[in-house]
Amino acid sequence: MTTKTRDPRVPAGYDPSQFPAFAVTVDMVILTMSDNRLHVLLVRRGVAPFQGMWAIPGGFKRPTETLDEAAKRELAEETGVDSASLLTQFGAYGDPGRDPRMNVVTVAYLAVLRDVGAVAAGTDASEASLMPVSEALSGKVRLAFDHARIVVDAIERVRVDLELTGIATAFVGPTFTLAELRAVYEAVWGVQLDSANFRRSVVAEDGWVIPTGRRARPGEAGGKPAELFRAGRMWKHGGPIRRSQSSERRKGDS
Amino acid sequence: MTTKTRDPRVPAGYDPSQFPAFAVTVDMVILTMSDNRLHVLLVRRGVAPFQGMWAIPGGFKRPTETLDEAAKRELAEETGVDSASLLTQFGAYGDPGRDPRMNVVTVAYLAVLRDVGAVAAGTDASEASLMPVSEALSGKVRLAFDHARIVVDAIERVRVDLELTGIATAFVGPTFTLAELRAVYEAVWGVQLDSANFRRSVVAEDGWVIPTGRRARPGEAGGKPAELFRAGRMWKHGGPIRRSQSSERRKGDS
DNA sequence: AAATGTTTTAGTCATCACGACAATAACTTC
DNA sequence: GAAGTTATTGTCGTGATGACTAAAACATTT
Repeated sequence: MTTKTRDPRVPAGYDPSQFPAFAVTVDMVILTMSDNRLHVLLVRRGVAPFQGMWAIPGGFKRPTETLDEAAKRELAEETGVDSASLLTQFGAYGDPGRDPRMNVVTVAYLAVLRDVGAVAAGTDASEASLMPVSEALSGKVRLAFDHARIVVDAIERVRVDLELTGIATAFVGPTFTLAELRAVYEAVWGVQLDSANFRRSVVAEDGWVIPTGRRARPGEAGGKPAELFRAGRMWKHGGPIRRSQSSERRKGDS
Repeated sequence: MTTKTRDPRVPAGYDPSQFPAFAVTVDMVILTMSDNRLHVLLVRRGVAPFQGMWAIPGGFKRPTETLDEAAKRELAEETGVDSASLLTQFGAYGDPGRDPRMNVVTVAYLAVLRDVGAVAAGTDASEASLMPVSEALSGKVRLAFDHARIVVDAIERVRVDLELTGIATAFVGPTFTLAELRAVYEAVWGVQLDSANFRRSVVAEDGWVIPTGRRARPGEAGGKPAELFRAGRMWKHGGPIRRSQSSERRKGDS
């Protein structure tokens, strides 16, 4: 912070109107896995500006709460989710024209969810929907405000966090197979990983995943039933899976 | 952003006074290497609150500029440095009590400098000084506002960026020896790296450092004159040096 | 000039992480 | 029971990396 050290204005009681006033909001990029693809939660705006366009959920920060608390409160209000730890602040946006009505600075948060069902019905939003990020960013739909840029930054952030933290297990349920966990990496990074090597790396890291005795039901096409794991205590520094730019062919190559 | 979709208030022209007003500032954590140790630039506050305490430089955002522009402007005003690319936003802070006068949300930036001389004299600050981060954070000095927390977060950020980006060369001059570059890693990570292995890794990565033909003068204690390099085009994804938590003994061990 | 010390630079070696791939196990459906 | 599909185990070769040794190129001292 904050006030320039030179400025010998009113020493004790400032007049806040002397400084440019901003509205401060928190916006959340809520990511989840659905149909083995990365989805983002969007709401349709019911009022001007950008009426009828898709936007990411958010709301105003209150003076009595911290930014993290505001994000947590808004997340609970709009999606009914009460998860504390998976909220990550990743950027602030304050371009002059980003809100045509007034000066607004928004602080953007990234949330990773697993339960898709609980998301659909928000308390406010006139319409809420999960949209694949590839579709949300491919120019076909235009997001309100600068939300397209915010979503892009969130994707980049989750890509890095996937390598550095234990955020991967937040995408899947409390119990999961390694194929489900691998699908998270593949979808977020857009690569294809060898299932055998993936298992080796994940299991080798001590305390990452803990095997429960049970096995999952095979999928549509049959196959050997997969072992069920639950998330262990998270990482120390760097998760078990590293992004490799050279080999390990890109998803889509044949 | 931003306004809740439910709220059918004034559709076209809002009344900004309906929403809590905040002051928005940008604060900069300016890091540099001096005497082979990581230093942070601090200014002494001349006015209340926290009068006489050390703080990181910063200032108010103007409604007509972006956050990045505000940071760049403040950096130029307070230090005379006009470097564009090395400014990284790393966090926003808006705890209710962080400024006793009013509601202030600050956006924190990280700047890495090499030229120590140009920093010392700011245009405003009554007193500016470089302080080792170990000293600034070890409880001996108390920083104003929540600046201690901000500096801690900045250090953590630069630790990660050192592994993921080409920020290392920003600490050293336009031409440098590998020992100087290695000192950056050692100071920021608090480790000790083998000079031979360091050279091998850095040189192996193509385009990272470019050898100029010249050699540096040996230091105080003599020794073989080191080769002078200049920074190449930066990374693709991930720099040449990786942080290892296990081996490669910690600095200070013997 | 020779000896000693210091730092840089080159080279060797062993270990380990990891990608590629083969083979087996355990289910499904037909 | 046969065929298909997925999970899981195992092997192999390569490349990255830490530890270490040695030579090269300077300064200072004797």
